[in-house]
Amino acid sequence: MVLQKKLDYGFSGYQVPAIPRATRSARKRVPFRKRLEGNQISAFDLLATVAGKLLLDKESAPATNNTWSAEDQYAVETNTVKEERADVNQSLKLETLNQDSYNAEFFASELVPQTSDPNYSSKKSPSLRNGAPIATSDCLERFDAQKLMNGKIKNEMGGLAFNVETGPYGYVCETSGDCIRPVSENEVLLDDALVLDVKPPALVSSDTSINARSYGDHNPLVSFPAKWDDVNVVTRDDEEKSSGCTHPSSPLRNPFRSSLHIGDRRIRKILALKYWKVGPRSKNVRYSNYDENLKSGYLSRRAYKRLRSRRNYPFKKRKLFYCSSESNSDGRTSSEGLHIGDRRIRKILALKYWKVGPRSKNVRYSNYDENLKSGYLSRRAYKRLRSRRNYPFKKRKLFYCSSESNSDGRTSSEGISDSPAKSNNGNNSILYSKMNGVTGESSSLADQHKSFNSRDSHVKLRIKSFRVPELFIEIPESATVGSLKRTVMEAVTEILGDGLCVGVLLQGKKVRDDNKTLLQTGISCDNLMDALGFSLEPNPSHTTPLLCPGGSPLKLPRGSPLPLARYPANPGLVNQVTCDLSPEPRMPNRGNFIESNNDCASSLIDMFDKSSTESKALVDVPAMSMETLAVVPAHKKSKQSDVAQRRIRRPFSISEVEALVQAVEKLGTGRWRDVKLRAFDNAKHRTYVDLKDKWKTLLHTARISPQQRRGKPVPQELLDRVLNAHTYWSQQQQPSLESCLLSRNSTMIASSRCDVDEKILG
DNA sequence: CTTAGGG
DNA sequence: CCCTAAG
Repeated sequence: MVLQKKLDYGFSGYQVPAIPRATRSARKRVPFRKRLEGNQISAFDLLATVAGKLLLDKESAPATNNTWSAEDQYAVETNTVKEERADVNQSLKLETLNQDSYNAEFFASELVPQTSDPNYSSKKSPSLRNGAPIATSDCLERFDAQKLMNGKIKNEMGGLAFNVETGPYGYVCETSGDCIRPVSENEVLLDDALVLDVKPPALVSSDTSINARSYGDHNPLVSFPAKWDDVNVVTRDDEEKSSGCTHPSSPLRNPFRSSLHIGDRRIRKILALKYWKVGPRSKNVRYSNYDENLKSGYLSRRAYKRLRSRRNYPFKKRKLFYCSSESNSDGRTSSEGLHIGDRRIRKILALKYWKVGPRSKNVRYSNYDENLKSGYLSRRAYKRLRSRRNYPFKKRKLFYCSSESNSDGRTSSEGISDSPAKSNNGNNSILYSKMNGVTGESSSLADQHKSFNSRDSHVKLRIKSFRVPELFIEIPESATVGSLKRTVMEAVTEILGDGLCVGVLLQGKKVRDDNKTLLQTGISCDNLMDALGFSLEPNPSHTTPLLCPGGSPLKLPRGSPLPLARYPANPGLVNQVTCDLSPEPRMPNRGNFIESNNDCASSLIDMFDKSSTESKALVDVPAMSMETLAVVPAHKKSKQSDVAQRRIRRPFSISEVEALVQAVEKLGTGRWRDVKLRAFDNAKHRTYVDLKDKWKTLLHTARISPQQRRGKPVPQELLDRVLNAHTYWSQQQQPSLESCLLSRNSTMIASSRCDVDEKILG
């Protein structure tokens, strides 16, 4: 209840890799839906608005009890945990499809694909009746539970994976086949691209009271007039054809319902049509991805190899950050009165921005290690698998990397939904007002471009899902799966709340002037080749300090946004996404991808350097540091051309340099793995290749004149040591080999090395 | 996987 | 920092 009242968000799912479910990365793309109470809208809603996605929660407002019963416990212990027990989901309510008329109605309405025939779903989808899909979901869930139990819930993100269940999205109507089938969230998410049609400002100016100022101020409590028309969710032609779907916006003008039933057939139909469009290929996408990617040119073999070669980059390993030591283990046993707000206090949560590349490098990286960690794949097994060309694991990896390629126009699952059970508080009229976020912003621009022909100058944006910054969660091992889910839910909810605002980037440059028109900014139909980017940034106006253990519980006014941003709001650090700027979504778009903002990077670096204390060079990831998130290119057909995103540049700090120098002095050049292990074992973002490269640059720096040096000056003393060590080891190596060969006396070398060590270390 | 080296 | 050849 509390969750529902206070948070009131719905998430359709995380994007997660398809391999071992329980190892899915916590980094995810979240096509999110959200509904609000009251006539309040957060900056995040603007985000959603910009995305053009009216993300209405169509869930049936599950009774989210925050208590943990013995029954729950038993369910978990026996691995029979059911989704309906958790707060986070309603997906397995399908289980009651046959018995529970409400749910049956609900889901049936979602699933009716192209006909209003009430029996349609049962006719077309006997599986829904016989419970086969249910079993599927259930099995999956059990699998998760099993893994969680087996994995013993370590304090390592890598060993755990979270997923927000897809809820009613668990089924998909294939527009082509007219059949209903269960679908994994992967499929759904792969296909969640949005196609937006943003009308020019002039058209909407008269109808909105929102202006860019509100938006620019990141005011989370902006009220928007509801005007659905301003932003239309559009479908592509092919989809429209296949589905026979008319413009979806009109039937949805009044989605609020006080009844638990979604009675309106039109709405049902639309929901079904809009939600469950899945391309013909998505059914098999899991298995055929590699081949298809190759075939379709999304991923060349070379690119694939390149991806593979990155496994060794360790920055995927994330250090858990504990911002509180208080356990919430008691949360599961406490009885009814436990509020989310209370748990939030106890919740240990750090939010950290994750660098997410266009090809989801992190996911790519993490598969291997996470599999290892969680015991799904031994190193040896992995090697064995890798050696096989056709092993699906590779495909899967590819699959993740190129997930966008699968959304090349076949599907578009908009999150339009009803929120029947929530309408009792009567504030749901806000739902549509989200749409005005965009129009509101544009409205202020309208004055400047009244001459716009609204019809023809629409800019159609297609935004793949936004990525959600990485979350860090600490939870005691004794916590239950259910509480874990809730914790994750809260974390996600937090970060998706008004702790974020939206930034717009064009060709890599932040568009700061909110008053410019799209045309002035360069976002126009004539400028289709340019990549437009959206970014999620911490909302500066919502910088709330970290909750400390023992801190006073937060009391939230009912209906008000949650206090968010448990992370330091660093305006420069953004979570970026790009979207197509193209009237034809299929149009190849090789626009420039937005590099990570330099200012963002530098601020991160500053933070980083400050936090790396001492000369130990064991630079842990700063607890609260955030990383720039990468741009997600939405250019569907240029996948093969754009490579994985570059890692963020992280200049070596002096202490790191010193540690490096010291280690090289000790170990010599050419033993970078040892150097890494010795001095940078805890610096996950420093690979031995990085160290080698740094040594290279250090050497170069030492050789050039101080005037030519750039960047943060390295102490001359260190540079001297670099030179000395280098000259020594370069002399040492060849003569050593020679002497080895000549004298056949390896002990001599060893002793000489010892001498060297002593000499160098002084 | 590591190392070395070019980019 | 990326990429790749080579071992």
